Amino acid sequence: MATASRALAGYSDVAVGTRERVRQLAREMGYAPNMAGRMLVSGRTGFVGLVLPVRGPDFVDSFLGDFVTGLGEGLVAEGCDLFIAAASKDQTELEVLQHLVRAGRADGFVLTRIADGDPRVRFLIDQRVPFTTHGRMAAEESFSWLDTDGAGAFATAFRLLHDLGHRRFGIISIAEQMGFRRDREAGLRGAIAAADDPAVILTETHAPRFDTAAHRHAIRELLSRPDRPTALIALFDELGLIAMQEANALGLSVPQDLSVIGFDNVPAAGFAMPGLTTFDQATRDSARQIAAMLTAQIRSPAEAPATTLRQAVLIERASHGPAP
Amino acid sequence: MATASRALAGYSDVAVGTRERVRQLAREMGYAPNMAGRMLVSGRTGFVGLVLPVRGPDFVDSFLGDFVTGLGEGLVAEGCDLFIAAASKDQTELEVLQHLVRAGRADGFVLTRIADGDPRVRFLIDQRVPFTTHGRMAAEESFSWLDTDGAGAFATAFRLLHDLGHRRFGIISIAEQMGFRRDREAGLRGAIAAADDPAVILTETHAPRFDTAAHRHAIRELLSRPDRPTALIALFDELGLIAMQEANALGLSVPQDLSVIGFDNVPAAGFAMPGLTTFDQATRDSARQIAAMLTAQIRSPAEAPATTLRQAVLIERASHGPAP
DNA sequence: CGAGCAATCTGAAACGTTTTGGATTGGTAA
DNA sequence: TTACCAATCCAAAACGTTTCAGATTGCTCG
Repeated sequence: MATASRALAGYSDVAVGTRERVRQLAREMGYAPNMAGRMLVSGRTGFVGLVLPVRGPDFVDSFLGDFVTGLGEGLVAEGCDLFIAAASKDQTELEVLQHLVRAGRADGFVLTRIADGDPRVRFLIDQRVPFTTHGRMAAEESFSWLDTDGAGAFATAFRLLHDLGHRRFGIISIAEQMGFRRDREAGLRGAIAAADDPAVILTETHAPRFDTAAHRHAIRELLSRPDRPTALIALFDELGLIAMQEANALGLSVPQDLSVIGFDNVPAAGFAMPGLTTFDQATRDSARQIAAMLTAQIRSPAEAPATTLRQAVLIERASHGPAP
Repeated sequence: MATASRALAGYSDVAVGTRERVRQLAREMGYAPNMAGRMLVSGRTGFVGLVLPVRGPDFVDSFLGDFVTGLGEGLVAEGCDLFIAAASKDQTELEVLQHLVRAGRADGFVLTRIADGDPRVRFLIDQRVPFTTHGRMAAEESFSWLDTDGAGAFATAFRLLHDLGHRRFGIISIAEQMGFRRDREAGLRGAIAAADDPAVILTETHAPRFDTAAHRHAIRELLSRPDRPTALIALFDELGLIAMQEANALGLSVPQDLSVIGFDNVPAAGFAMPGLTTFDQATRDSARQIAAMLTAQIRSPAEAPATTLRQAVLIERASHGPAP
């Protein structure tokens, strides 16, 4: 038994002939090592866990499909599998995570949509469980994360529009203190400051993230002002698409009367009329990289946690143009 | 040890006082039974497996996110977790599945996007592993599936358009023999036959599923004919959205010159201008139900496999209207 | 010729549960 | 007094692997 185990694992202290004989037989018999037995003795599960964010009943997430696909692809290359847990009604994501860690169900975790001071990060650091997050936190000790440079993207968006003559800007944002919000807004403000143009005005709307009606209302109000912005930057595509619809409803045409730029490059951005100019963050590829970062960490826990900042790429479609 | 195990499991042959004492202590210590140990002895993993369909590098799947979310929600209610495996470059989905079954990594599987004669179904039936599919197969022995009534939906679409005076129809379809294609096309043909109207003409295009350029070409060709259809029914929303773009490029306005109806109700359908009339199949809720069907099967393998046919609901937006 | 070594193999322990088949205790009926 | 029973509790086996610490063999060297 021991020899067979070592033969399959490729150890060097088993003769070549024996190894081949064992492997051949294993193939013939369709043998695959039982997961549970292996887990028990090795302490490794071969799983990486992802706790699904809890969400409203009809919130559609174009992000998750790509992300899961990328993770799966990245992990299979490392011989891991992905394991997904949802939080039930009366559980927070933190509670689910705690249970999973205690039950030893995964070797490491992927965290998405983290907010500043996210308790999940604290918990995993304390437990010394490997993890990698998608997104950063403000002023926190070091851990492994991958993020898209939202600040850079929004700065780019501002410069693009400013060069086209726009001076009155609006940002459609959310009320929640998410890391990506802070990042992108800071990028925009930094770029405005750097332009050093006293004519530039920035108006903001901040409706609750998943409250579409509130966003519509805020946008409509914004676009109805006499000094309405000529350029709108949306925190993410859905808000930009809503803005285009509201502009349309108010008789404004995009991009002649109003320029709109989004972020994410969801499929709908390409199908909208006009196509929404936005930034692509290559979610699937990011997820693949997160998988690699996490498995590296699982393999050698001593190493300093790696971090990655990726550039989003501008997708120029037809929703922006010269200031009216 | 034995008593503690039985106390936590709620067996009756442990005194009430003891049980409470054990449970209290377990809570205090943050004890959660180790998965591997439990798996090994019980033979149950507590996992349900989903093998990700292999896909082209930039194919975006609005379906997967919803589906995974629904599965997760449904499974957590049953005390299961979801486990996702991707196929690597040189593996088929069948091979991945075989490996997972042999390694005993899951108690049951969910299969999506099954084609007629799908070998995965055959394999799982032979191995007597519980599974539930999303979608049906033609003429196959009984197994557990959930499907949306595409035939009914396409019949509804035809009647809707026929009542609006349309006579020249086009269906934008794919080349692959998928179950949903057969189903929806049959529904359309059945409805045409039932209408018994000699004036009705149906033209078809069948480009490879993921070849967007080919679809565009076929649609453009179809819409350039002198006797072009006045109503287009797309096998799924992406094709409908592409059709609207092509119509626009040819100077046809939707819905005045051309009506378009899709299927799936992807987010982009709502953001398109005009909004795409389509059918919603409540993917997330379907996935929840699949989770319930599968766990029921895992619990009592002897029962006859359950099947569910769900009705898609028509979402009337602005892409259809009276025949020109 | 014995010691030492390399190459190869193997028995047994260990991992953390659940389950099985008693063991123990105290009480009750014959 | 003995036998039996119900209510509890517990020791040990079992699950399928990996790893540790030898064991065995055949060879080389002094």
